Parts: sequence; structure tokens; C-alpha cells
Amino acid sequence: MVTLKDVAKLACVDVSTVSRALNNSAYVHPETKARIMEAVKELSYQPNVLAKGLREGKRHTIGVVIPHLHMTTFAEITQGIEEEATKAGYATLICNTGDDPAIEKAYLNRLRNGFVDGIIIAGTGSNKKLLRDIQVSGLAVTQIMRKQDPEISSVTVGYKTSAYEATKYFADKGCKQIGLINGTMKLAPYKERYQGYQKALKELGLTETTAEFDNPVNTMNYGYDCTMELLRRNPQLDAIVAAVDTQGIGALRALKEKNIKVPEEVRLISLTGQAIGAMLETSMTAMEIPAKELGEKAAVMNLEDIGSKTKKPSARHLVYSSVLVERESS
Amino acid sequence: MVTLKDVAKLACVDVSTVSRALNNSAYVHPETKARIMEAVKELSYQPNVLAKGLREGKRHTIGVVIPHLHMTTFAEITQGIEEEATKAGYATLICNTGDDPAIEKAYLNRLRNGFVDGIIIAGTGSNKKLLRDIQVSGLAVTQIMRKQDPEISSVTVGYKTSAYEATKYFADKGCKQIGLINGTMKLAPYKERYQGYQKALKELGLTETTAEFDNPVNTMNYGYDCTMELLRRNPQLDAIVAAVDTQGIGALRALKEKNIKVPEEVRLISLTGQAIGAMLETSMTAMEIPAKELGEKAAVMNLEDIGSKTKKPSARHLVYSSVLVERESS
DNA sequence: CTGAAAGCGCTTACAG
DNA sequence: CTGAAAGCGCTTACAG
Repeated sequence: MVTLKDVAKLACVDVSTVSRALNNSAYVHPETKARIMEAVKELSYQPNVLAKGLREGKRHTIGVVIPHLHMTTFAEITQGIEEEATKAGYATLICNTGDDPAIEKAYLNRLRNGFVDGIIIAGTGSNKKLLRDIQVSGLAVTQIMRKQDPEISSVTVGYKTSAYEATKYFADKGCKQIGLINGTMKLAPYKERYQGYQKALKELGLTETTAEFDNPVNTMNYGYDCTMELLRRNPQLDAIVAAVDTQGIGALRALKEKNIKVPEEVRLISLTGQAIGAMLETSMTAMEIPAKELGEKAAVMNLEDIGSKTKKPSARHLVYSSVLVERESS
Repeated sequence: MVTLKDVAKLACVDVSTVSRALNNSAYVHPETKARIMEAVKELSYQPNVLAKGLREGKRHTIGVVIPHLHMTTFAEITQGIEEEATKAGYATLICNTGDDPAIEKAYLNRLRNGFVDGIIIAGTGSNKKLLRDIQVSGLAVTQIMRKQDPEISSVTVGYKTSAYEATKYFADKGCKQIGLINGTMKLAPYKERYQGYQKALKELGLTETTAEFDNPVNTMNYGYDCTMELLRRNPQLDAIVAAVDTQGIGALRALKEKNIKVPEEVRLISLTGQAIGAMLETSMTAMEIPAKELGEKAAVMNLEDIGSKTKKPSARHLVYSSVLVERESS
């Protein structure tokens, strides 16, 4: 491995001068600098990020703690985070928790030790104290998609509004029996969606039909099972609001197996629309969210906090709104 | 930040003794050890991975270089990698290249500098020399899904066989005009699939209909566009072999828009089946691959190479076979 | 403008 | 069984 020392030797200067030249941290005589740069090129020297990190107390790495990567909006969010992080010279460390508090705890404990400078998390909500400790200890923490703790900055979507609007939208179409496929109320987004749904129903004078099982919530099978449950609870069902796209895909499958026509007999909307909605056989109406942008913004906020001097920057909360995109399913 | 020094002071021993106790690297008197452990607990000390890494010349991190995370098999593969890596105490660094050789190059250059101990890559094939250099320099390199370089270990799928079998399968069903949605031949998997398809057609005495555009290849839109192209080139088409699931989803959409019944008029199969196939409205027949397991195996191989003394371990190539799962689309 | 020294937090021969 | 010292590769006051 080529080190600063090798470069210094070849350029006949001290390592400190090489360091200064490379970091532009102080004036170095142009001729000296040129000689150093030549040596760097000749040896194809690359600074050791570890040593640099140790010395500077920085890792140039952001940890991303999410429930699940495959077939969820988190894959797209993660790409957004990675893009921004890379721009700033930061690497992205991935941690899939499967929404298991114990796994999440283990990851957080690992991350806090000099593994990363900041953490972006879509958490289970079961490690609030640990997360606050981490923030207090000086790491930048940003919540994404799930605002479980108001004391910690977040980038989320207006879930309540989106569920409210979706329900109203169906009522406008004449639906009277509107069902909701939701997730565990322990997670803020699901709770808020439920509130929006309920608020709309109340205003409309309609009664609720909901289905919600245990984790994992972000899956097609979950949507399938919940749809079957909704139909059992309310055979008159004429509309389904699904929290996420994957649930919606499962719902379409379940409805097809039951020989129920979409949208003629049952209308369907997803509250977390992504690209796939447009490409389904029955394309899916959705409240679309800019997932990648959410990731980018979260990264930017996190990087800001990493850069700031104050130990615990005041929490900022960014809420995106979703946009109705009508397709065949409604 | 709590350091070894703090623990040593509290336990009234030297830092070296604390280090030995914590790493079980030498005998430490049980009483001393107990005292140390108590101090560790009291201060909730956590070793600094950076310093440890610098000293040991290890990062305990694996870099994962893939084209795209969202809606591809790589999300699942990445989860498999992460799981195995975590078991071994390794973290996982994500790099999305978008199959752009320049971005890939930039990432590889960053990774080689002490950023990681090993790299698992689904590469573009355009940075072969760099990748070999990296391997020679002592990093463990493992190819996943795409075996672009026979000198570097790989975990892949028998793409040729899978395309061959899929084509034969359709012929057995009486299809005569079997089309292929493929990707760029620069990528090994697409090339091999084409070879398998051709071989089968030759044996069957059938003629080919293929569609293939430029990148990005792993998308639904790509499948949609290719299907339209196939239908234009061959209106008699009675079967479509799609390289990956997302292409298949796009194909189903295109066929629906053209009012072509699946499987009555055109049959469809995906060569890289994952969970979503079962949940589509017209569930998709596929040659299923154990994506997560591929990721796990690649991680295990990479970790083995990281652990081995030899600088450049001899290349091993693991080839998974895919399994036909019949569903409604065929 | 540049060198010499100290130090980031750890591990590992080397003594004893 | 344990301490003291050296060193991983870097950066940054401190002199001059």
C-alpha cells in the first residue's frame, strides 16, 4: 500500500507538506506542489480513509437503517440518499432491520461506534431512548418516512391528508363501503393514515372496514390476505384504500381470484404510489410520492447536521404531500 | 467518547490489558478481567472500529457494487449479502452504478482505499483492468449475477440453460413463433440467454424474433417497449421469453393494451423469477432463481477470500440453476 | 513556505 | 499475568 510517506520520499519533502498540498489546507510553493502531484500520480497514491477518519474524527459515512429493501419504497429512497451522499464524498452503509426491534438495536449499537457520522432511519419506534442517546452523543440523526420521535428531524409524507383525500375521492365516485388495508398502529405512518381515513368517514357518515395483521406489512402477501379479510368482513365492499403499492398489488390479485371486477365492482387506490403502478395489468390509481426525492432531502438534512457545530441541532420536519394520479383501478 | 484509556483508568490497569481482556487475545487474570468488564459496562464503552481497523489493516466492511436497487433482483441479493456479512461482523457499503462505467470506475477507485476489505460486484464489464488491479492489490473480489471475468470468482445462474429450457418448454406447448426480450450483449447474462434461446430454436427448426434496446435494461418500461417491438416485427408471435421479471410485467401490460390474451394468444415466461410473479393479476410463469441465496453465497465466498492469507485466491465459479414454476401466463 | 512532533484509539510483540 | 513502547497512516498546531 502506498502511503503519504512514500510520496514524501519521492518528492523529497516531509509528509506534512504532502498532506497540506493534497488538502489545500495551507499555502505550498507551486513548484513543491507540482513535484508532489507528480509523485502522487507516479505512485498512484490514494489516501487511506481510515487514518484520515481516525485523525479527523469523521467517517465520511452515513448509516441507513430501514426495514426492508426488496420490493419496497425504501429501495428507491436509499438510491436517493446514496446519490446525495456520494456527491458530498460520503459512503452509504445499509442496515435492514426487518422491522425487528432487536435487530435494529444491534445495528444502532454498532453504528454509533465510529462506524458512521450520521444515521438516516425508518425505525420501529422501539428504540427511542437509544436513538436519542446516539443523537446526544453527537451523531446526526434523521428520520425518514416514519416520524416516531418529534425531537428528531424527519422527512415524511402527509399520510393523514393522503388517506383523507383518497377516501373522499372514492366517496365522490359514489362509494359507500370503503375499506382500508393498513399496518400496525405502532408505526406512525399507519396510525396517521387511519386517522385520515376515519376523519373522512366521519364527515361522510360512512362506517369503517379495516384489515390489519402483524408484520411484515410491506408485502404483496399482506395485501392479499387483508383484501380477503376485508371481503369477509364486508361483502358489500366497493372500494379499497391500500397503504402501499405492494399491498395494492396483492389486493388486485385477491380481487381477481374472487372474480371481482376492478374498478366496476371494487375500486382501488394506493397511498404510496411508485412507478410500478402504471405498469400493472390493471394500472393502479395512487397518491404518488416522490420517494427518491425524500431520500435526497433526508441525506441533505443529515449532512447539514453532520457539518454543523452544535451537538444537537434543533429538529426540522419536512412533510411532502402526495399527488393523486388516476389510472384504471378507480 | 469513551476510549480504552478511560476503561483502563477506572479498572486501574494498562490499556493493553484492557485490550487483551476484550479480545480474549491472551490470558488475563479472572479477577482483573471481571474488574475490566465492570468498567466497560459502567462506562458503556464501545471500541472504535476506525482505530481498530487502522491498526489491524481491516475495515470489516464489504462494498456491494450493483447497477440498480429499486425493483430489481439486486435488492434481494443485497439483503442476502448483508445478512451474511452482519453475521461475520461486517458492514455492507452500497454503490449503485446505474450500469454507467464512469460511475462504476469512480466507486471502485474510492472503495479500493481502505474503504472496504472486499467487493461484491455486478459489473458493467467496462472496468476489467481496474477490477483485476484491485484484486491483485489484496482486496477480495467476487462477481455476482454477471461473470464478466473468468479470473475472478463468481456466483451466477445458468442463464444459457434457463433460456434453452424456457424456449423448449414453449415449443412443447406448440408455440412456433417464440420471441425474446433481452438486454445488451455486453453483459454476460444477456449474451448467454441469447445463446440458449438460439440453440433451442436451431434444434427446433424455428426462427428468431428478438428485441433489445439500450440501457436501462432492468425495467418495466423496457419490457413494455420490447414487447411492442416484438409484435411489430412478428405479428404471429405466440410466446415471449423475458429475461427478467420487471420486463415480464411490462410485457403483460403491453399485451393487455394490445388486447392480446395471455396465455391463450401469447404465452409468457420470465427467466429470473422472484416473489412478485405469483402475485400479478395474470400470475407469471418463471424460471425462478434463489436471489437471496446467491447473495448469501457471494458474501460467504468474499469473506473466505478476505480471511485467506494468499493474496489472490484461485477463482471459483458457482452456478445456480433455475427452476421452472408454472403459473397462469404460460 | 516547510519540517518536526504530537496524537487520533487501538493492538501486539517485548520484557519482566 | 501485565506494563511500557512502538506503530497503523494521517493532520495540525508550533516553530522557524
